[in-house]
Amino acid sequence: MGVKERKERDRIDMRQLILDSAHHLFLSKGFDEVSIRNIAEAIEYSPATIYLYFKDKNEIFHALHGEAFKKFNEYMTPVFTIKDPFKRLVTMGEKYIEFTFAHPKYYTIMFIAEAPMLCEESSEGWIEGGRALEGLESIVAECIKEGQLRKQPAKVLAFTIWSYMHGMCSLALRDRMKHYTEEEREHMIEKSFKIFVQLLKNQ
Amino acid sequence: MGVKERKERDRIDMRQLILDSAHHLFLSKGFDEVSIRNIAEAIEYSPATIYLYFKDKNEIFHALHGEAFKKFNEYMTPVFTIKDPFKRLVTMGEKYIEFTFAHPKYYTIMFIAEAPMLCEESSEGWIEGGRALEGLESIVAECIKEGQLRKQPAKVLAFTIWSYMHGMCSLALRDRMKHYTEEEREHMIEKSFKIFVQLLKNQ
Amino acid sequence: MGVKERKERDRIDMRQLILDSAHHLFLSKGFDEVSIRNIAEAIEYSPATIYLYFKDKNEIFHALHGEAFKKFNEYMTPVFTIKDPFKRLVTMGEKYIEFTFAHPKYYTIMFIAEAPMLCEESSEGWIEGGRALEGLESIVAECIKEGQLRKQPAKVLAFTIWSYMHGMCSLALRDRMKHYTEEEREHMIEKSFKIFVQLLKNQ
Amino acid sequence: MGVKERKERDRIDMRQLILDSAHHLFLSKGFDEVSIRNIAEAIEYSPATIYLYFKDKNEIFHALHGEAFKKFNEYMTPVFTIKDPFKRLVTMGEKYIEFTFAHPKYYTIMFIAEAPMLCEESSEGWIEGGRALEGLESIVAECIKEGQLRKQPAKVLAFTIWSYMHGMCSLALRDRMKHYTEEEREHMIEKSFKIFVQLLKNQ
DNA sequence: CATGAATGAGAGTTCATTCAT
DNA sequence: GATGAATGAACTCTCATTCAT
Repeated sequence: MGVKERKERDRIDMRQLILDSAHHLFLSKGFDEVSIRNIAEAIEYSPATIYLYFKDKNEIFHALHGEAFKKFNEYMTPVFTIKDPFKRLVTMGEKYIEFTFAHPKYYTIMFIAEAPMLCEESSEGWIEGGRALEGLESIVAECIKEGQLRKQPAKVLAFTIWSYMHGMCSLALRDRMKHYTEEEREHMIEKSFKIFVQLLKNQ
Repeated sequence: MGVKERKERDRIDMRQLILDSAHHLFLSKGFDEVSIRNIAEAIEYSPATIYLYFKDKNEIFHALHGEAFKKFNEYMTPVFTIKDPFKRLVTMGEKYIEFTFAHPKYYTIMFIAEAPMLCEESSEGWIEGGRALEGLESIVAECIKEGQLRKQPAKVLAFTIWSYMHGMCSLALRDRMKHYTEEEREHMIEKSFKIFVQLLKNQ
Repeated sequence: MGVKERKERDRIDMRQLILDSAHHLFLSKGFDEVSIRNIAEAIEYSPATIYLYFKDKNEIFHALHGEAFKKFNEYMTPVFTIKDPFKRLVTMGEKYIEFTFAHPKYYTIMFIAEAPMLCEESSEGWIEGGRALEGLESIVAECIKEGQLRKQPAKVLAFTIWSYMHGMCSLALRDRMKHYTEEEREHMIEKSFKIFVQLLKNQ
Repeated sequence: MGVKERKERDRIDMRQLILDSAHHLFLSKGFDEVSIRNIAEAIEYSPATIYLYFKDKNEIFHALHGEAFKKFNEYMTPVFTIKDPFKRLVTMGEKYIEFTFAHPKYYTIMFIAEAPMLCEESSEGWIEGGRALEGLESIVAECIKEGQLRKQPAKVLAFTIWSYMHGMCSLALRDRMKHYTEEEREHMIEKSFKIFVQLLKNQ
């Protein structure tokens, strides 16, 4: 039985090795530029070996997609212990930004990458993604209930907040902030975030 | 001199022909899926001919990038005749959404596409892009001056607004709204936009 | 000794399992399209296991070749009980056609498949094949002896008959009868067979 | 205009070079064993170059198929000048055998090779093939009309004759005559052919 | 000005086979 | 006896690009 378990562990390790390599390659290369061959070379295995662990290229991306959302949700977990709902909301925003820049390629695959391959709605990634969104919606609902946000449809407001967060983060990741001087850029995001929080609070 | 001018005109026509073809192909195919060969076939010239008008594939994208922003700015021009600055701001937002879904491929190249090729900061696209942003900033500044928006740094607020707009639009374009039912999705964007306008107004 | 025997029996069972799987796969797929992997998957063993029972892919084909001829000979056995030699000959022809379309993949491996692998003349298949041919030759000889066929070298006439039978069957199997309308095709073979029998009889 | 013509000639030459190489490779290798790479190597061009002259692998086979039938029909042309229809028929048979062994790989592609790719019924090959068959049918019909063959459906008899010819030739090509001693094999075909001609004549 | 011809590089994928366990 | 893991070699095909003409 020990043997079976070890083998299973080895298998998981290998899958992880491949995924890590793939993720690592995204950091330096673009998205479609990462090839099975690249991945294989990086881990010093033959291309054929990859296919022992993943059915095809898409499955690797699926796996990364799932992994990314899982990591994201883990990242957010501690936030939910915060009592005050508005504070929870704000902290979640801060964490969101933090995550984006700590794991830019995960973020990319989660929210930016074109998703032809990610069509199966039942995949792990989409489920975890749905969970994340529901988390946000519940916080917003609570804020409204407690009078910390004006009364309005929670779902729509949550989407509005998400849109803002995603817009800001993806503009930065996709290098669309060149119009600002380096100095401006430095603090633009945190300043904007403060303003957005004020927007929510002041109504 | 007449000859020189005609030649120059011909040259520009040909460039435009290529760009139109390239843009047209983006509409049906994805982004990296468009090849020089495709473009050449579509206009019934040889691939080699493309290289007489564009240094390489990147230059085509550069040109498209510039074209997209030009079209975007044209789209926005009428907005600037609106007297009331806040109304101008809101209308600009509506136009932004309109443009996004009228020209998704232009929008993609402007704000979403990975920008390894778009590095030269002096390109037409970036300049036109800068102009668009400055337009927004000036409107925001005017709103603040006229007391229609709370006093706060115009540049940061403009970025905040842009972030929201872009976030919403790009989530839709990149198919990240699957968590909503079709019914919800239908009106989510306009509802959210209304809420966001309220957010700005109510402070 | 009992153990040894059982082991030998097991071994034969396993070989048969593999062969059945391989044959079954031929039915749905083409010839070269059957891979060791396919076979292994079908019987839910690992590819490596196949190599414990067969030296290589060729050996599997050899075995199938033998099996096919064995089946063929079994198919023909009852024919030999027919008293009248000419009637025996005709029935054999009918059975030949029947076998061809009942077991097209067997027929293919017996008479059509390229035979680079089938070079060892001592293989089971060739021996069984030889037996089948001798059977035909003996019938022809008897027909001649009994005056039901004109006097002529039996071996050559047997080959002539086999050639006709094989030509007709293989043209059909290899889809070379497209020039005929579906309606014509339907009955072409039986009509031709009747004519051929008449050819033999009428001399 | 001369340039255009030369270019066109060059193009045809290159296509022919590729086809010759492909055909040549069939002589040594099997059928599916011939790869685009092989062909390219043989003519010392890059694999990509092949694709400038043929859409894909299938198109090469199509072309060979057409070429084979064209050659076949050319081979048969002189036969049709023979006055006596039965003599014409017999000579056609002799020529058929001659062609088979002069161009075994052409024969293979015409009548033996599996034809998944050769499905388009309007291809040059099938048309030329149809012509060949009609030629045979018309000769048979004439023989019947002139009383040199017994009265019977010409189409069916033609198919019967073709079947015999093809069966004999393909058994030889596919190496299924191993049961005969080398000595026997030597003359088997001509002896059989004589017998078959007698069969036809004697009715 | 335009292009036909050519190619090196590389894509994803599959295969028969080996070998340590 | 059985296999999981691994691989080298091969496949078809596409691409951006160059260059002589």
